[in-house]
Amino acid sequence: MAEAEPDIGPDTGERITEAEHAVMEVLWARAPLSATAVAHAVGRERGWGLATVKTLLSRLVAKQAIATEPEGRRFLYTPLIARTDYLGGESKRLVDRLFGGRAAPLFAHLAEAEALTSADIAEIEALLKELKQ
Amino acid sequence: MAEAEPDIGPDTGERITEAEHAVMEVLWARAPLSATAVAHAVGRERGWGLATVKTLLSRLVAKQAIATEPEGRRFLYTPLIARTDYLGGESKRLVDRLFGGRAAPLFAHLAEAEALTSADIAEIEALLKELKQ
DNA sequence: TCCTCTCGTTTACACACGTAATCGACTACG
DNA sequence: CGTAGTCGATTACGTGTGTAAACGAGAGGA
Repeated sequence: MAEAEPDIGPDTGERITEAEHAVMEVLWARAPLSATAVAHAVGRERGWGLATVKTLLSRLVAKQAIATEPEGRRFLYTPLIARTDYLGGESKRLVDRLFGGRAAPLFAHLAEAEALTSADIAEIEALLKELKQ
Repeated sequence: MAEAEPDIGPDTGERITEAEHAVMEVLWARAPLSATAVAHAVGRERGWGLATVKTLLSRLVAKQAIATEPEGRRFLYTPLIARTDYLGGESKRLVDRLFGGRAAPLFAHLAEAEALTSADIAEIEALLKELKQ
């Protein structure tokens, strides 16, 4: 296990699941939204009902991943955690779990799985150049 | 939902969970092993009892991730899926799910999360050079 | 004012997962 | 030959997750 903070941790809350992540993406894309608006957006992609999306929103609120702000009679939902932080965290988790924290093997496996486009390669080259400075 | 192959797929079976992955790692490292042997190895790292490891082995057999071969009175377990395939698949899943299939953003986030050592960078550079040929 | 619609909250439920005890068959020592 | 140990299989159980219905309070039209 080794889940970093076992006790008090007022900051991040718990991990975001895959279904919750779909909701987060909508919120990251179009800032504060009502539950219905989120449901429309996510429901279209994933085929979820309004009730399902509401549940996911509640769970995200409980996990302190999003905040509610009253707007008239209903609430608007806004992300509390940055997309960058989430993506970086998840990426690091994968690298730690599967590759012992080393990014190079990950990269090698992506290459082997043909998950690298030439555009990717060019971009990564550019990033490397920056990192080396 | 959206599990790549909805119909026939005699090959891979279902997804391997995190706990099961720990068992797989032991099997990948030291080819055919008895349940007890696996339990010793994994139990040491994760603090699991013999019963727990046996359950995981059974589930892996059900998922056709490992095969059993009778050795005298007990069974020896051997991986059916290659470590490379698993790692590549999981990596691709993450890239698809979080980065729309593009590896470059993943790389950028790893860099930002300071998950890249200079050794990683050097290795990746070497890989890039190979890929470009 | 009353009914209906709409929100957010509460409760539900099946299945996956982590973790494990129990069971039935078989072996091997005494 | 019986009894204890070992092995794989079966069953168990709490929690997380995906998916959703039911409920209760407030808003707005009739």
